[in-house]
Parts: sequence; structure tokens; C-alpha cells
Amino acid sequence: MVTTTSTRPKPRPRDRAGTEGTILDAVSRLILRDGLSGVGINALAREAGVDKVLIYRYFGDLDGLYRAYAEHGDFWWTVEEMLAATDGATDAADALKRGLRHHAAAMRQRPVTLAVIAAEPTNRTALVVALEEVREKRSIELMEKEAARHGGWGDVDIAAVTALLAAAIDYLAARALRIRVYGGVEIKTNKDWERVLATVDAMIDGVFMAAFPSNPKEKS
Amino acid sequence: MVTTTSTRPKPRPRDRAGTEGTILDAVSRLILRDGLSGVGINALAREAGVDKVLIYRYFGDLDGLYRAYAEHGDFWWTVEEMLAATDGATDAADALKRGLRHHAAAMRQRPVTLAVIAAEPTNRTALVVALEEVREKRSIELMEKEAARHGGWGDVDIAAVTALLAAAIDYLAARALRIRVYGGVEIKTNKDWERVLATVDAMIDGVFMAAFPSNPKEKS
DNA sequence: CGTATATGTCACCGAATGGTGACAACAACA
DNA sequence: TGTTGTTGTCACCATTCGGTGACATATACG
Repeated sequence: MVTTTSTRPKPRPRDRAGTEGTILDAVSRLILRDGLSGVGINALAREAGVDKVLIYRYFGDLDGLYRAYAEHGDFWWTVEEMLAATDGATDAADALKRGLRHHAAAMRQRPVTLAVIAAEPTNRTALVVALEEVREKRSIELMEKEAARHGGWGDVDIAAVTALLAAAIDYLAARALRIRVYGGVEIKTNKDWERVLATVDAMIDGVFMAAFPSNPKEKS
Repeated sequence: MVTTTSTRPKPRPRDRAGTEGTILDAVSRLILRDGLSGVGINALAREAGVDKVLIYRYFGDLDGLYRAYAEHGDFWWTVEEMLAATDGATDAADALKRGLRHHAAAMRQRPVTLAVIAAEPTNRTALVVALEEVREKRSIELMEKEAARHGGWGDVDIAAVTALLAAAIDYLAARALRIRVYGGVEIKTNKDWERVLATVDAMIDGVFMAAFPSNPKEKS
């Protein structure tokens, strides 16, 4: 005869690795749906269909969970990837343009990263800090390698230019998750973004042209 | 015999206007200390030293409180103020440079506004929406008036340029409330900001120069 | 004066939060 | 076989949250 399974419907299989994966997957879903601040112990356990005590047992606390999640996922471009994207650039300005376009594309296809960036100013959890560290490290390493490739940046304050433009792209991309307009400029479609990136190109051209006025760029 | 005032220490005076002011002041303090997400009914009542039922009575709910707060404070530059700041500009590029410098200064001296901006992507409350509306309205009005002053913007996509640079400034200023570095660029002191704003100037010069290559710096 | 209303105080509600202790059952190993 | 530790389940805790009803008292108005 059948045991009365109706009172105990679905005993989760005893599989720690699988359960951990279930939990980490639920983190992604929760960040996408409710933002980083929506990731709490209770909500997470509910979303994962797992008893919250398992989260404590396997990850210690929320910070431990964040650290595990930060190591588990793919949140940024790699330096190799970026060097490949800027390979064949005709000069430093061209490399920067290609790099920022790759950056924009990489951000836009990682909504979880964007959600974390959106939460950065107000939610300084271990996940935010871990992702920031990766970004700082990779951008500095990339800038050194690009500088070596192109023999420096001339009179251009490349760190400030890059910081300004990357900050604008990050902010607009994170904002576009939910709001999709800023200062009258739409940021919804690929076409909208092409407009923004064309302007980024123009500003880069301009700032390099101003620094090297004797070497004007010919546009076809 | 003295009445046992020890059990009822400080009966708040019956003064609705004063109490409303006390509450609105507490909103500012709370936003500065804990961010916009720290403004809840209970925390606010505690901070203001006021019973929370008064908040409901006078403002309805949190959204009503936010709307009242939005009308009460000084959160942005005005169009008149901005036109004065850009008065005497030699050309459109110069006007944009002066305008963005004034924008940066105006933002940096309004930490409450910065805290609201920081919360924008994740906290779509009535206060955030109200402040966004003011910003959109004023920036569009300003751009029209500046365009009339300088006879248009030539081939420059002024909306995109302004949006990018203002987004970068807003993001960096909001971030500087707590973090103070981005992409290796410090954003602490006035000197740090002068470096960033000089780069903004250079990019504006560049993009206008690229749009008017035959007319480097001349006014008809 | 008496009375109504505005203002302020207090006590409570259900829900959700982060967190812990106790227990059941399965697996590995002796 | 019996024991031990891991995995999962459940019940509970104190705290905070947004929200409401009941009550006290000072003020304005008849």
C-alpha cells in the first residue's frame, strides 16, 4: 500500500552540491527580479525552495553567500577578451573606442552585473565589494597593456577620460534596466545605444585630436 | 505637590506646522545618514521624536510624505541660475562647459539630492520620481534656451553629449558620497574634481572641434 | 461657560525579517 | 550489525515593519 506521502510531499534529495547550486541560481533570479536588496535569507530560501537553515550551514551568513556567488558567476569581461576586441586598432584613440564599445556590450548582456552596479552606491555588501575589486583590477591591468601597445597616451588624461565614459555607460546601462530614458535621451534599443556610442566615439576622437592637433583624422 | 511629570516627560506642544517641519527635517537627516531606503515610517517617527500616527494624519502615507518633501526643499539648480552661470559664454562649447561645471558644483553641494540619485535605480518612490521630473523638465528647457542663444548646436548631438557627461558627473558625485574612487581616479577633493572637469572641458572642446573642423574657435 | 475638533499619546495587529535549537532520516563506515 | 556524521525539516525566538483603533487633552468656537 502507498505510504501517506501527502503529508510529506517532496523530501529534497540529499545532495549538498546540488542544493548549493539551487541556492546560487536563486540568487541570480532574485537579483534580477527584486534587485540586490531583495536578497535576504528568508526570501532566498523561499525562492530556492530550500530551508533557510541550509543557507547558514553551507555559506555561513549572507556575506559568505555573496562571496561564493561572486566566485561562481561570470560578471565581467576578461583582460584577454578585451585585448582581443581592441586588437588591430589603428591608434590609441581607436583602441579606446573599441574597448568602450566592447565594455558597453559586455555590460548590457549581463543584467545581473548591472543590477549589482545599480545597488553599488547604497548597498555595500560583500558581493558589491568583490565585483568592484575585480573591475578595478582588470581596468588597471588593461590600461597598462594598452599603453604598452600604443606607446602611451600622449597628453590625454586617459584615466580620467576612461573613468568618465565608463561611468556614464555603466550608469546608463544600469538605469536602462528599469527606466530607459535620461535627459531626454532614450536608452532602450540597440539603435539608441548606437547613438550614444557614436557620441562616445566623437568625444574620444575630439579629445585625442585636441591633444594631437597636427595629426588630424581623416573621416571617409 | 508636584504632578508626577516623570512619567509624562515632554508633552509635545500642539503645533501642526511645527510638527510637520520637524518631520520633514528628520527626512533630510535620515536620507543623509541611512540613504533613501532608510526612510520608513517607524524609523522616521523615531528620528523626529514624533508619534508615527501623526505622519499618517498629516501626509497620508509615505508617498504623500515624499511629495511634500519634494516641494519643500531645494534640490536642483534653476534654469535662471544656470542661464546666469553661462552668460557671457563665447560660443556653444563654452556655454556647455560652464553649464556642466555649474551642474557639478550644484550637485556636490546638495548631498541629499545625491543620495536620492544614488537610490534612483533601485528605489522608485514618489520622491525619486518627483525629482526626476524636475530634472528632465529643467534640462530640456535649459537646452532650448541655450540653443536659441547660440543659434543651435551645429552637427553636435548635444542631447547625447550632455546626457553622457551629466550622467557621468551625477554618478561620480553620488558615488563620492561613500566610495570616493572609480577606475583608479580619485573623486575626493576639489582638486580631484578639477581634474575630472578639465577632462570634461577637453572632451567638449574636442567634440565641437571635430564637428566644425574648418571653424576651430571663431565666432561670426 | 460648554462643546466640538484638532493635536498628541498609547497599545495593539499581522507580516516579514535575521537567526537558532531540536529532531528525523539517510549514508558511510566500523 | 550498530554507530556516527551529514542532509534536510520543523518550530520557535526577538525585532522591525507598515498600519489602525482607542483614548487624552488643549484650543477654538458657539
